[in-house]
Amino acid sequence: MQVASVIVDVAAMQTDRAFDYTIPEKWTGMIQPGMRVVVPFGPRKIQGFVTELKSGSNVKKLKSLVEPMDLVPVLNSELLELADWLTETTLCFKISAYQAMLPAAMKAKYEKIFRLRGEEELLNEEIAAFFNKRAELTWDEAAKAGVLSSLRQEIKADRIELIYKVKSRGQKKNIRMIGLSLSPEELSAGLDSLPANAQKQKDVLNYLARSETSLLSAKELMDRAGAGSSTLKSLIEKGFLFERQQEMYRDPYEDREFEQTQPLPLTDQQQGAIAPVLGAIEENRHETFLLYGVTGSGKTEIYLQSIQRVLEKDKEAIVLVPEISLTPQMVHRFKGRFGDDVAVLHSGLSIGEKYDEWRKIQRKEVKVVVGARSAVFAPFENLGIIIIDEEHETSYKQEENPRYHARETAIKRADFYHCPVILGSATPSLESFARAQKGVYQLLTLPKRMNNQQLPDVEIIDMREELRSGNRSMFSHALFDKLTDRLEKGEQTVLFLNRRGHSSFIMCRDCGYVAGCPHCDISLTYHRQSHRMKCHYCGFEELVPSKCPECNSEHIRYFGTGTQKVEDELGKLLPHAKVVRMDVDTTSRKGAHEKLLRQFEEGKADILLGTQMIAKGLDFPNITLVGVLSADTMLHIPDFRSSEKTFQLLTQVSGRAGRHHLQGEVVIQTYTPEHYSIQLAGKQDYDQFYNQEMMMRKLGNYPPFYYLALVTVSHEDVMTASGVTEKITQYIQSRVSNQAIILGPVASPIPRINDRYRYQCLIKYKREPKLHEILKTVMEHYTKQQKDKNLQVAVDVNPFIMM
DNA sequence: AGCACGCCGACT
DNA sequence: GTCGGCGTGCTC
Repeated sequence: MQVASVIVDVAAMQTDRAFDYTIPEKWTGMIQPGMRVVVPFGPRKIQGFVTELKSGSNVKKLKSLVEPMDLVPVLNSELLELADWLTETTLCFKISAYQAMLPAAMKAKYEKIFRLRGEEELLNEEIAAFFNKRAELTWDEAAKAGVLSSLRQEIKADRIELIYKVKSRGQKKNIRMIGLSLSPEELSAGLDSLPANAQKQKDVLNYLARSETSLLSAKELMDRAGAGSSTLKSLIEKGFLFERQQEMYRDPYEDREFEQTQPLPLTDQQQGAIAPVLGAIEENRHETFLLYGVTGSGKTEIYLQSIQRVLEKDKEAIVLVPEISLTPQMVHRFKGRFGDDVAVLHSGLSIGEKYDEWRKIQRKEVKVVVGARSAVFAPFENLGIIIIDEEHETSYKQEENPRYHARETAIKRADFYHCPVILGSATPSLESFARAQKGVYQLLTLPKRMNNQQLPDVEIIDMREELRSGNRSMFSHALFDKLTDRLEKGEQTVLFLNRRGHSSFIMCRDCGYVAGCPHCDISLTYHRQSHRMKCHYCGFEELVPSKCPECNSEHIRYFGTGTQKVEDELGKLLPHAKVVRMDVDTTSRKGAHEKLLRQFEEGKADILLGTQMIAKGLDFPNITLVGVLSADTMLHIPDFRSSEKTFQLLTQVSGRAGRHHLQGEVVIQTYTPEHYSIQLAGKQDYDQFYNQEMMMRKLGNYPPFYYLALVTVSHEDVMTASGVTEKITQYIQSRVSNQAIILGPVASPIPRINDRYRYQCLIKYKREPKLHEILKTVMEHYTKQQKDKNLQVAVDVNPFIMM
């Protein structure tokens, strides 16, 4: 008797283990590890993943699995193993790991249906009327009508049964194909048999007779032969044509042409950098390279040519980019070089589109994947290289379970396939650079820009001085002068501001009252479109008060500046300048991002104003000025990485200027010009910044000198939250070595979200082999004896967001 | 997680 | 006496 071990689709501590099922005879040999199956679980039916086949089980009474959901495994043995590793390192449930590795379309949907068993005359009248001659009724319908309890009785009396259905979320898309079912000889007879007035039908037959393809889509046929669907229908009824459903891919780049590009000759410095990578590819050797190249130094060409070599060896490549919809230029470069061999996976695609791209990978119809974080799980089986562009980006860390980091995951996979990883950045994360210094990664450097173009001149403006000299606007004199100068010359400017919306918060000028969220300890954000105050954490919103709720004063002031406000201001100051604004609000619609960029590229705008998303990948020759309106916004968030983030962002943004023939200039406005991350970003001196920041990290016992683990406890009651955190802290304290540093219990940086109080405990450690086990025990303890359902305990190993 | 089972208070 | 509230414990 064959038995399948199954991980069921229930994300809970108690069900986070394999359950055994017998395999019905008709499925033996067909069911394999890595397949999704439908299994009975308690009274219901749910989805599960087969992890192992066995010849028996320790469990006495086994149920048998219902049916497979796949013809071939969706997870191969490597990915199953990777899931084990993810589970261990991030302390997540196995099912969460599996789900993270697959497109959302494969997540199960459940449906409950009441079905009549026999004759409905036996039912009570109310129910009979409700079924109204139908044999089935959904649970939701019944719940809405409030007949659940009567239905329960009918179930007890065996007159109705409750059926649990498991469905996949995404569907394959089918297309209707039409073909000619007549041979050439039969055709003329067929044409003659048609009535004289059936001209359209004749047109269709004639078109198909002349056409070279024997099968084409109904839509295309109708277009080309100028016929309607009724024409086709009658021809099919007459047996002249046949129709067939054919599976098709939704192609998000369908109507886009990609110009074929050829490898560019490499400069000496590129040559030097790529050689070790090619060596590793040649020798099938796993090695991690940190490609540290200043902005505009030609990293992408190195990626492209490394991939080229990998493809020549008939292997596959994964390219991770921070968020691809944000860099359409990147997609262009890969599709341009590798054409149809490229699949693209990013958050802008629909569930169905992602599913289709995933299937192309699984069926080996593509060899290169370009995508955001989750593309690291692309189901290739012969990987030749993994490339992570902008490796310092924090979006590579997933902030929900499984809390994995794409960089570590990539290295793990590459190790399995004995292939290299390239981490590319102009401003490497301290962790990576430190590893390169230690020789864990091999450092490759591109210190010069292509064509030896100078890095832009950077001017740092002290906005306190501006204020003192009476300039209360958001533009310093220097920036404004340069801006008008570029407008006159017809050159383009990029203005960067790290905050969307209008103003960040409102304050009463008389009493200092700041509008805060009643459910969270955070100030509300003003949104001009709706003229409302919104909480970005719990969704609370209210109208902007006209009077101060505390002191009744009418002197309400809007503080902070968002992109919207800057746009308004530009309209007033430079009414002739054409401005393109790019932030989450203007790019949420599909394709909007590309459209705005194209406008700017084609010179239809003078100024590109935007948030973070314009910091990366923009490469337009006519940009000669970059203005950073407020460099400090990131600096003051309570996070040990705030200096690093500030430095990286400023350097990236500055890199947008003067990438081609025109020399670029950068103006950075700040209230803290003396801060080293701003000073050194101004000088574009990464090495100096690295040294300085490493010193700070060493002093603060932060990464890369220490690893971190963060335990966050939340509860409606402050005392419970702090009390539990206290206990957890003590427990951990007593079990780790005295090398570990434990901070806590303390209130989280945001002490309350959604009426729940939040406390945390931060563990800094160098080597604690038992720590994962300890943390697991903590989680188990507080989820099992869940007397208090409201208590939440979350663990983040290597946290990036400390809130 | 969901669902059943089981034990207590408020109704036809 | 029954309906339904939610505390408890299990799911191969």
